Amino acid sequence: MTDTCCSTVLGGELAESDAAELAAVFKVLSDPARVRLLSLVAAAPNGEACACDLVGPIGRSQPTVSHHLSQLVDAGLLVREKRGKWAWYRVDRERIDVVRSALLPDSFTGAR
Amino acid sequence: MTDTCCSTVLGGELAESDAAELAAVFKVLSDPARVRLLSLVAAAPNGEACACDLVGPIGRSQPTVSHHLSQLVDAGLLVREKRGKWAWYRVDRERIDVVRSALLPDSFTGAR
DNA sequence: TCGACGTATTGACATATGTCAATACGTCGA
DNA sequence: TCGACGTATTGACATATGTCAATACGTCGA
Repeated sequence: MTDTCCSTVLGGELAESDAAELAAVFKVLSDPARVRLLSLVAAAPNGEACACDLVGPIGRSQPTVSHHLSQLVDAGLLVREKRGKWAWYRVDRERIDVVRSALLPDSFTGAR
Repeated sequence: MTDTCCSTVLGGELAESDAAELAAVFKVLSDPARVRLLSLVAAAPNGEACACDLVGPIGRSQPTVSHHLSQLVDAGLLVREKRGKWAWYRVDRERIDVVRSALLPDSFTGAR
């Protein structure tokens, strides 16, 4: 969504706005249920999972799981595709790489 | 602290406990002030910064900054060393790498 | 057309969290 | 020994957030 390609936590002083952006992504990753959902989708056959297969393993109510999935989608970490009555989710690996890159030491110093 | 070396979000179904551990680290990274603090310390000369130099740029009160620094230390992301009346902080890059590794796709599949 | 079913949304509630003022704690210099 | 100073802790408060029951929304098959 936003251009997080060039902000890096360890590469130099981060601007207030960049810090807020990154923190927002981390916040979505800061709940065990969501981390678990992410790994469930990643481990699913064909790299995609139906919402119906995610409610059970998470051990939370359907609305709660739906809520967490929405958070992951809003953060760009998951992509939702609705087919018929089912909702399918897959991991956006590029978006994950953005997060990983943000934790790279001094990828370059003009990051400020 | 805990053995997070082998848990990976995208490499397979994550156990509840691993998910909780990872989420805890992400939670510490989920506040803009803390992300900013991390980058400030990383960008400091000699890779270390005094608490006294961190209060100003963050734009929050001294107790609040101290609180955030403690969170980062507890998570193992920062290391605190007290010299005289000053507290010095540096980034634990290995700990950061643990976080980055957790976001690696199928580093291996036995991650469950 | 209608009912069953999968999913998302709304509303309510308890708990977690960021924030600061006040204060406690340690260390150093006089 | 004492006071100044840097840092951490305590307590209080407003806001954010995870959770679920109830319900709304869409789609498909009969």
